[in-house]
Formats: sequence, structure tokens, C-alpha cells
Amino acid sequence: MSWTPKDITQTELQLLRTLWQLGPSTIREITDQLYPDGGHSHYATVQSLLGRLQTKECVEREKQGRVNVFTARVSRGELVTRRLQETAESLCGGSLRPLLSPLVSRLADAGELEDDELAALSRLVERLDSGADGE
Amino acid sequence: MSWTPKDITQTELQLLRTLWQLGPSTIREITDQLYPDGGHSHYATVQSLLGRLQTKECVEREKQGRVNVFTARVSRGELVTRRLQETAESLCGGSLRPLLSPLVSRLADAGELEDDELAALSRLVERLDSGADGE
DNA sequence: ACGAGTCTAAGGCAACCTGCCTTAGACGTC
DNA sequence: GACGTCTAAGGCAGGTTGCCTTAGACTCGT
Repeated sequence: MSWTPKDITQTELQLLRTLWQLGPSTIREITDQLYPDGGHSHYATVQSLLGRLQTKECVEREKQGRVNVFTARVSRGELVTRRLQETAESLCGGSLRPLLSPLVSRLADAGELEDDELAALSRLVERLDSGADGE
Repeated sequence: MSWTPKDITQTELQLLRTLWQLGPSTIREITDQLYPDGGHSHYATVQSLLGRLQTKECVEREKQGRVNVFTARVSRGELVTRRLQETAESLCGGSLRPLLSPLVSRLADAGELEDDELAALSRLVERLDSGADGE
């Protein structure tokens, strides 16, 4: 009964982003940030989304006095890791290794690295691939 | 109007796996492989899923005589790349670079690499990170 | 004390996706 | 022409997602 936390949606991510930016916040603060002219309905929407984020273990709720203060429980990096893990699970039988080559290839295509570093990286991955046993 | 093909589900992936394994196949062949004792309903299920896979641009349909022959249009590697791209898009503003460090860290944790290669990789990534500008 | 304002919990709802299945009709073979 | 196999089309229940309404509780200024 191992529990892999569920993936989050774009809208939920937007909330998380706000939490990362503001730090621990109340619903009110988040709502004001996202919908500066929002009414009660927007407030309730944020409330609803925060509730779902909580069940997805991305957010923590703590009652301070009368109000709930929400804190991000995952960082962007952790979310990235979760996604990588999911991808590995569903496409590569749980192994992360097969993600490496495509990532480096894409990095190369996108020109996101300095040439010399890219070269070093590519060489390394290539060496790994040649010595690897296919799944 | 750029069209990012949608993500596929586990069930759909199962079909793709079968296609990878069998090569271009008819619905019948796929059904027999997945549900050896399946009836018409299973056949129709496969048909339905293949239709959805086609709209997701993962599968190609070609009429050969009276029957449709389906061919996988994406490889496992391409699916991996799609997912990486999605992850980058939704979490890192489109940049793939931030995926690198978490991946290498997880690889290290999971012990999926030889120590010396891991060391080289880690050193490289570390160097990259130190010289990077955060988003 | 009372009304305005702000918080909370609870839940409804339409649109969509997913997995699965039924129906209905076209084509070939014996 | 009956049978088996293919096709297209679409229905349906259950879940998810984004958004919103309701109703009740607390705090405050006057």
C-alpha cells in the first residue's frame, strides 16, 4: 500500500508558485496575489484548490489562531523529481537511467549548455550507453 | 497554434508496448496478444484506444485492403522526451536544464550507475550548477 | 448588543477524460 | 444467403478539474 502522491495540475501549480514566492500564507494573501480584484468566489476557489493540494501532500495547513496558514511542502525540485520518477515508472520499468540520454540529447538540441560542457556530458553519456544492458 | 501532443495513459501505453513488440499490427493481432481469450468487447476496447492514440499522434493507421494496420509512431525514447519536455514546460518555464541535477541526484540515490561514472557525472553537474543563473 | 466584514467547512456542478462496452452495418467466403 | 470478421459510431459510469454557492462562526467598531 505504498502511496505515490498524485500529480498536480497547472492551476494547482500556480498556487504552489505563489506559496513559494510568498512563503507561508493565508488563503486571503494567496487570493489577493492571484486575483487582486477577486471576490468571495475566487477566495473559495483558492480554498478548494488548497484542499486538493493538501491531499496531494504538496501543502501543509496549520491553524494559527483563527486562520489557516498554508505552507508549501514540496519545492520545485521535488516536483521535478516526482515527475521524473513517474516517467521512469510508467515508461522505463522504474529505472531512471533511460531518461539520461534523451535529456542530454534535448539539451544539446536546445543549445542550453556551453559547448565544452555539453561535449563532456555527451561523451560521458555515450560511454554509459555503450556499456549498458537494454531493459 | 503549436500542438503539443497529449500525454498518454497507462492503458494506452500498454497498447503501444504491444505495437512495439509486434510491429505493425491489426486490431485483431493486438487484441489476441493482450486478451488471448477476449471477445468482441475487448476487440472494441482496443479499437477505441487505438483511435485515441491516433489523435494523440502516437499511432498511425493505414488501410491495407479491407483492414486497418496500425503502426507505432513514437518510440519509448520519444515518449520519454515528450514527458521531459512537458515537465520542463510546466515546472521550469520550458528549460530542460533544471531537470539535470535532480535526475543525477536520484540516479545516485538509486545506485543505478557505477561509482566512477556517477562521480564523473556528479562532478560535471555540480560544475554546471555553480555557474548557472537561477530562473 | 448588533450589524458589517472576514474566516471556515461543506458540497454542488458542468465539462472533460478514461476505460469499457454495444450497436449497426459493410465485406468477403463457403 | 448465412456466417464470421472487419469497420465506424457512439453510449456510459466513474473519476478529475476548475469554479462557484451556501451556511455558519468569529471579531470588530460603534
